[in-house]
Amino acid sequence: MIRFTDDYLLYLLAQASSRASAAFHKELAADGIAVSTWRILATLYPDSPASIGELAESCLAKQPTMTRQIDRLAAAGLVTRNASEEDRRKVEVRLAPAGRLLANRLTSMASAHEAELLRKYSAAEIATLKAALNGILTG
Amino acid sequence: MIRFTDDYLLYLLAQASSRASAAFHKELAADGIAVSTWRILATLYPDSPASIGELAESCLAKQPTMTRQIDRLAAAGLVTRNASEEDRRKVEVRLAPAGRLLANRLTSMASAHEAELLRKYSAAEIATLKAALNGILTG
DNA sequence: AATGATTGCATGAAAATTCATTTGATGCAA
DNA sequence: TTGCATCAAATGAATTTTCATGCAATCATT
Repeated sequence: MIRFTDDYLLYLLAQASSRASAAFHKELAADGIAVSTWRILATLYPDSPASIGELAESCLAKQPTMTRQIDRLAAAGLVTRNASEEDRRKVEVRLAPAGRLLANRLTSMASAHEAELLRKYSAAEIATLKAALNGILTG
Repeated sequence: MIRFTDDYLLYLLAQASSRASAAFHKELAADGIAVSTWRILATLYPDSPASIGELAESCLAKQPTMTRQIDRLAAAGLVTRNASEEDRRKVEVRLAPAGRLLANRLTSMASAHEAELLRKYSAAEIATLKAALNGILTG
């Protein structure tokens, strides 16, 4: 049966992204960690502060969603939130020690999972894929 | 500033997927069409019935979410929902005439958007990208 | 065919996300 | 400076999604 989506690149991209992440997301769930939490920690790790807006874009969420997620992570002691020096409209979010510790563990797991996923491909294939994806991002 | 995500393939994939779709999703929003609605119609178009579970997987949603989305689309007259002949646990969802008409228009828009997006790439590059993504899906 | 396990979908309650709007800080032009 | 537009984040209300669970149909084993 012919489906429109069979040959639609954006569908392919979304499916590939979802399925490639599925196994790791399951590991996170087993650890009681939400995907949104993982994305925030990964964005800030190892020591890159970011504003609410930057985090929202990096984590594929809307700004009000991110405000509330940071509420939760700050309450849990995983991140700190301070007014930016240069522009006091902005909030500077950073990893707190507990957050950095957790992020360190999760990024190790993520790297292991990524290595496993990529084992089937040659370095050249991976480079080609990354270049193409980067082209989409910058193009 | 070094970020973990800078060299993490799954992050790259998720970002590429999101950004590549952003422009088209904006067109949908201007038309008052939810992305979830679009995904369902695209999956069923032109004439491929699917079960609730199949739709959930195809549209990257959980099963209870899909049940409720189909509730809405059926109420809006865009799809029909009937018990499957072969297995009466399953629900067979099909495009209703109004849904097929809408899907026809939206898939045209999607194809135009895709063509625009791919104009910068050679056929060989596109083939390589699709092959890599398909490799992720099947591998 | 009867029993027990599994599968597919529906649903109530809870949680997360988003929209629309507000508040406060900056930048800019007159 | 004053006034006005813009920008970043917060927030109330509404929507959407999800979890946990229930129910009915099917399958597998005997």
